[in-house]
Amino acid sequence: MDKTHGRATLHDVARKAGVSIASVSRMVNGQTVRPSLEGRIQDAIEKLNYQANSAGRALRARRTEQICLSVPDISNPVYQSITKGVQLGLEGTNYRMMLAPQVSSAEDVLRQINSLNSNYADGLILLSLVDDTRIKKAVEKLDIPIVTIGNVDINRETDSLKVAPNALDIAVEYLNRKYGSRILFVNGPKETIPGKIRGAGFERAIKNLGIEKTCKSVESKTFSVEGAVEALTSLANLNSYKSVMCANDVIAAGALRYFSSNKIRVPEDVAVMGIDNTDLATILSPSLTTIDYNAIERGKLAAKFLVDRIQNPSAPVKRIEVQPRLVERDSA
Amino acid sequence: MDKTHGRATLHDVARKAGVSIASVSRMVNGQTVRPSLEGRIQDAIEKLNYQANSAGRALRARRTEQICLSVPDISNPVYQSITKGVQLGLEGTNYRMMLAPQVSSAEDVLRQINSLNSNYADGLILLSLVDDTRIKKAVEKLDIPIVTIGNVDINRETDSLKVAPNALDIAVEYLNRKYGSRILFVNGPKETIPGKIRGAGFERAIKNLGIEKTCKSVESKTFSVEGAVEALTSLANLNSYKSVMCANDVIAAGALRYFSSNKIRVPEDVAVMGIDNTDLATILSPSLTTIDYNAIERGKLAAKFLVDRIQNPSAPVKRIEVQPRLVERDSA
DNA sequence: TTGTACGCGTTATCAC
DNA sequence: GTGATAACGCGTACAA
Repeated sequence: MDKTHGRATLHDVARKAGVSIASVSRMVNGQTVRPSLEGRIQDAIEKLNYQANSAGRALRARRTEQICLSVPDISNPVYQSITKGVQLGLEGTNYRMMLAPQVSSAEDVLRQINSLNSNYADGLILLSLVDDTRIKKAVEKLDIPIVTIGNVDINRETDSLKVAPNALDIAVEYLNRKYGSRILFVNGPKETIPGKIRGAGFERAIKNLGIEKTCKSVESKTFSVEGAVEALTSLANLNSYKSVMCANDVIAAGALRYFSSNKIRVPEDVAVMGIDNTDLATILSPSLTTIDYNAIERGKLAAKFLVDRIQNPSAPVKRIEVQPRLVERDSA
Repeated sequence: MDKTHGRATLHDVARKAGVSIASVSRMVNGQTVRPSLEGRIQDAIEKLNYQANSAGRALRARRTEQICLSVPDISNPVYQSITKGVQLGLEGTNYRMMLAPQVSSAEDVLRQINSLNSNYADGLILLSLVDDTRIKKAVEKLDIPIVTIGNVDINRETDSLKVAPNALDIAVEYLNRKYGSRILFVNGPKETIPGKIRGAGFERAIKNLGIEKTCKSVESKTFSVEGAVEALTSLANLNSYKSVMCANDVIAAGALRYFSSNKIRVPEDVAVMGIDNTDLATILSPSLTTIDYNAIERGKLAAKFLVDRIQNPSAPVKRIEVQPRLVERDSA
């Protein structure tokens, strides 16, 4: 390092190599430089251990090479998978990932989105549990590209990865065929987007099969093991159901836990099924029959879509609908 | 917005409020401004929806207000807890969190650390599985503060959160007392730092109790469910052990899965114990007896230490040793 | 207390 | 193809 204060800059490299900063910059950014200079510059860069300062670059180029990922709750394995997918999708690009703080209330999400107006990220991958007009408005005003995952509807031409709505048709058809028409659905909170969508999916599925009368929905207060246990505990005639369909794998884990501690055998006495096919599915005993939405792949795609969009803002909007896939294991 | 291109700047606000940019800047940064100006500036800020551009601020102030968290594998629930803890620790500060890409090889970690030389983060929270001199060298040369979590030893005065080495003493003493001296230890890969430490901890613990002859260690190739299952499968006289001590909860989950699919009852036939007290511990059936190292709290503390260090580089170095705590549940 | 002016490190334009 | 130079948006030293 040349200077006493901090790291080497373009100027330091240029001075050492005896060229102008413009040439060094070009070299660093992969433009053509006369071969005779190339070696000297390369030398200087290595000697000084030069690395472009990201603030300087971001200020000038209006590009931070960062994207922001906002997930509701990193405790839920499906969001871990998506996070991992995003990381994988960013591999080979020079984009870094900011993980937005976990927030629950609409106000927090709002503040988070608005903070992006300070331009610390070039794009946003948004998964929101809450459905709030203020959030939609804020998102629409954001002047960076957005990719939404899940059924987040905003009035803006946005690349999106939705999940096809027929997961519960597949699941209910399977359970009905294998265990009969007494199916209990344990939903998550109905005020969340997945709660709404999956709740409606279940109602539609049992109506299509004409088995509304023998089925029932209960609601877990949260998408958590404890919530599910509580919901099942407070249920009167639980033992009359032959199968329990859960709104996600975490709730299914709660169901398994409840049945295990009440000496009820799965799937002999009651079958249990989840949604998401998270890591939990193979960790639990019995292993979980579930519906796969390929979370890692969705994360990967979201990252790729976002980077593409940043680099080519006028490309046609991509809307992918991910197809659900039944994964049969031991619990149902 | 005043300008056609992008967002409002200090200049726009200053012009609208009829003051100098210096006054606006001071106002934004919480310095005193004449009350008569205050209102006008505040007005202009709101009207233009001004938010300081982070690149400009970072370049000038030599401070990005970002920290970087490097964890080996977000699939492991203990790292999720730490991640969550870091997020919580950052609450109320204005620091954002970068989540470094998941890397396994020493080369990847090295590149990751070196990339911090481009100054996109003000500090680093480092958890590394691998123990490599090049990594240590790179970390030591880094000119931003570092907080290490776990037994990462670097030759640099660094705030650190280690875990006290007596977890395995507690665990082995407990298992020996409750289930006798036939204890099997399922370690993770010995070339990892936790593998080394926990392996040595087990050896020391059984030696202290004088039960080396009746105990045994096996190694899982990875810290994963599958690795543990494989390690147990290839073991000859597994049924002669009365308890299985696992190097972490994920390996314990693998043990439970192995025993469950082989109709071996836990804890009646064999007791199983983990380390970390992750979310898994209460999700699994039977619920997992384990050693708690308070991962969330460690994450929180690491974040706080790092922010403190950034703001006060010359403060005395903090080295915390977290005490293990036995959490008794159903598996042992 | 306020305003002017400089420079943080980079990219990009423009003459050469 | 190269080099001088002008921004990018901000914080702050300095002068008023």
